[in-house]
Amino acid sequence: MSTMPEENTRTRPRHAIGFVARRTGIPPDLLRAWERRYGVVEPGRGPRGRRLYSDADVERLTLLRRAVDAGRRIGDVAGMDNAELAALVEEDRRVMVERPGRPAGASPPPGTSAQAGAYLDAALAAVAALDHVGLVEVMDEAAVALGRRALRRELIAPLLERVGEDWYGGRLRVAHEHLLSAVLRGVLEPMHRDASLPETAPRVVVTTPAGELHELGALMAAAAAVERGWRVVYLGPNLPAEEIAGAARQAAARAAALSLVANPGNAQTANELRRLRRLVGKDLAIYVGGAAASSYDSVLDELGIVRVNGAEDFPAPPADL
Amino acid sequence: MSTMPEENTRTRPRHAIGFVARRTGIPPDLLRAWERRYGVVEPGRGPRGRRLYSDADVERLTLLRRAVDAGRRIGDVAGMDNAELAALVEEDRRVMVERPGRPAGASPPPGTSAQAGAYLDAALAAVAALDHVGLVEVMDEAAVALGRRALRRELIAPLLERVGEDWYGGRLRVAHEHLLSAVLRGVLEPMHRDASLPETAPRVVVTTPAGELHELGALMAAAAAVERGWRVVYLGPNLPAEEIAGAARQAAARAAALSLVANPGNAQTANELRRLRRLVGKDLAIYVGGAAASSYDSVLDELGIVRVNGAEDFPAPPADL
DNA sequence: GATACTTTGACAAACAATGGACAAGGTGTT
DNA sequence: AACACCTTGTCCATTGTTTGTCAAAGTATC
Repeated sequence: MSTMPEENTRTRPRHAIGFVARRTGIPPDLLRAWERRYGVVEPGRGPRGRRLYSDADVERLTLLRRAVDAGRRIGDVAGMDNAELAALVEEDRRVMVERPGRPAGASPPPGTSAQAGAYLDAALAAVAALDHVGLVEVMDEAAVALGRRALRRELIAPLLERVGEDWYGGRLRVAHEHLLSAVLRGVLEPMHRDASLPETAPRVVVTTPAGELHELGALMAAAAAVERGWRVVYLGPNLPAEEIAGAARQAAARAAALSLVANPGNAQTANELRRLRRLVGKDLAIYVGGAAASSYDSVLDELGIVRVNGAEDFPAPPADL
Repeated sequence: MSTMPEENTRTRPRHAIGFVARRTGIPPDLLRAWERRYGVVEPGRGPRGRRLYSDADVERLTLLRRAVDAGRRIGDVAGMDNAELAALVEEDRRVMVERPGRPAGASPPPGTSAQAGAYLDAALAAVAALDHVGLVEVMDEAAVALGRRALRRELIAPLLERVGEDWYGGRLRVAHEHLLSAVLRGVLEPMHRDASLPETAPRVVVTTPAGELHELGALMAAAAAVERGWRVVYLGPNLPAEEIAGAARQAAARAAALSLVANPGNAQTANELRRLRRLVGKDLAIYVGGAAASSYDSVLDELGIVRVNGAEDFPAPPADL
C-alpha cells in the first residue's frame, strides 16, 4: 500500500552492522553467517562496501531471533516471509508464556500529568535494566505522590502498554515483562487489603477463569472495586467455574468480577463463562473486563454479563438492602 | 482464500523434532520410538531426511501425552483418532482435576512456638472462611510478632503444608488455595524489596522454569536470599530457559534459584534445566528447591546444580572478589 | 595504533537419523 | 510363586548435518 519503492524510510538502508547487532541481540559474526548461508536479508552497501541495514531488515532479523529463541532452528525459519514468521512467533509466544493476543490497542494516556510522565520514564528505565529494587522505589514514590487512582490510570496502565509494545518491538524480553508483573502485583495487592470497609459491605469475588493466567487485570479490578466500596475476596488467576461459584456462594458475594486478556474469542473461556452463569443462577452479578473481553460480546449478552471498560468504570455496589 | 486444501498451515510440516519435543514434553527419542512402534504420526521429511511435524501432528502428540500422563498405556491409545482421544483426555482430566504432585512430606514444624501455633490456627480458619481481610490481618500481626524468619519457618511453611493436605483430603477447594496464594504473595513480595543492600551485592535471579506455575516457593526463596545478603532479581513463575539465561546475563547475576513443585520427575522440567545449564555455562551457580526438587537428583548431579532443602538452607553469596 | 568493518575458511558443539539393546514393570500361564 | 513374555521409556553407537563462534588477513577512518 505505502510502497513507494524508493525514498521509503522503512527500506532505506542506513544502519551499520554493529548497531543492528546491539539492537537485535544477534552478534555481527552471526549476522554475516546468516546472510551468507541462508540469505536471510540483503543489506545494501555503503561506499566502502560496508553493510547498511534498513528498518525492514532490522524488523525481520528481530523476528528471526525470536523464532530461534523459541527453539526453532534457523535453517527451518530462514526461508519464511515476514508474515509467516510473525504468525509463528506470535503463536510460540502464546505457548511459552501464556501471554496473548495483541491487546486491541488500549487508549493512550489521556490527561497524563508531567509528573506521572517522569515516573513512567523512570519505571521504564528500571524495567529495561532489570532493576527490581529501583522499580519498586519508583512505584513507591509514585504511589505517594499520585495517589491510588492516578497511580493506576496514569502510571500502571500506560506502563503495561508501553512494556507490551517494547516487547513487541524486540526491545524487551519476556523476563522484563515478568519482572514488571511481579512488582506490580506487590504494588496492587495491598490496595485491596483495605480493612476500613464495614464487615457488611457487599462482597465481590475477583479472579480470572480457568485457562486465563494473567493476573494483573484482576488486581487492577480488585483495587478499583475497593475504592467503589466493595469488600473484595481476591482469589488469584486461573480458577474453574465450579470454584468461582463455590467461593461466591460461601462468601455470600453479590458479584463476581473476571479479567480476560488471553486468546480473544477462545472457546474454553466462553464455556467457562456459560458454566459459571449456570452454576450461580441469575442473581449474582457478573462483571468482565480486560483486553479480550469485547471479543466475547455475543456470549456476554446471552448470559446477562456486564462488560466493564477499564478499571475506572467498575460498577458501584447496589444500594438496596 | 485461506482454505486451499493443501497449503493449509495446520497440515504443512514445519516443526523440527527438538522443537516438538519441547512443545509437547515428549523427548526426541520417545517421539521416534512412538512413530516407529505405533505409527502415531507420520511427519514429513526435510531435504536431508529430517523429520518435520505439522501443527496437526503436534496437536495429536499433545493429546497422546496427556492420555499417558493420566495413566493410560501408549499402546492402548496410539490407535485412536483425535476425536476419541480428546474425549478420553477430557474424561480423565475431570477425574484427576489438577492434581499437583504429592509433595514428599515436608518436615512437620519442628520447634514451633505456641505463639506461632495460635497464628497458624487463626490463619487456617480465615482461609477456610474465605476471609481475605481476616487472613491479611493475621499475617500482618504475625509478621510483627514473629519477625521475618520465624514467619516463614513457623507460619507460612506449615500453613502451606496444612492447606495442601486439606485440599488433598477434600476439606478445602482450589479457591481456598488460591486465596492463600494471593495473600502470601502480598506478604512475601515486600520481603525481597530490601533496598538496604549495597548496589554491589551479588545478584541472584529467582524464578520457576517453564511449565511450573507455582510461585510461592520462589517467593520464599527470594525472601530467604535477601536475608542471606543477595540482591534479588525476582522474575515470577513460568519462564523458559532462554529467558532465565538472558536475564541472568543482563543482570550480571552470580546465581539463579528455581523452585520446583509440580509433576515430580517430569521430562519437560528436566529438559529446561539442561538447557539452562547449557545456555549459561559453568560459571553461574544454579540452586533448586521445592517439594519436587529431589525427584530430579540425578539430573541435578549431572548438571552441577545444587539442591537446597527448604528456604532456610539458602546458600550465602560467595565471598570472593 | 585503535577501531570498525570486510571476506574466507575452519572448527567444536549441538542436533538429528538409524537401528539395536536393555532394564523395569506389568501381564499371563503354568 | 515362578516363569516366560510383552510393553515402554531410555540409552548407545555411528554417521551425518547444522550452527554459532573464531581466527587470519585485508581495508578504511580517526
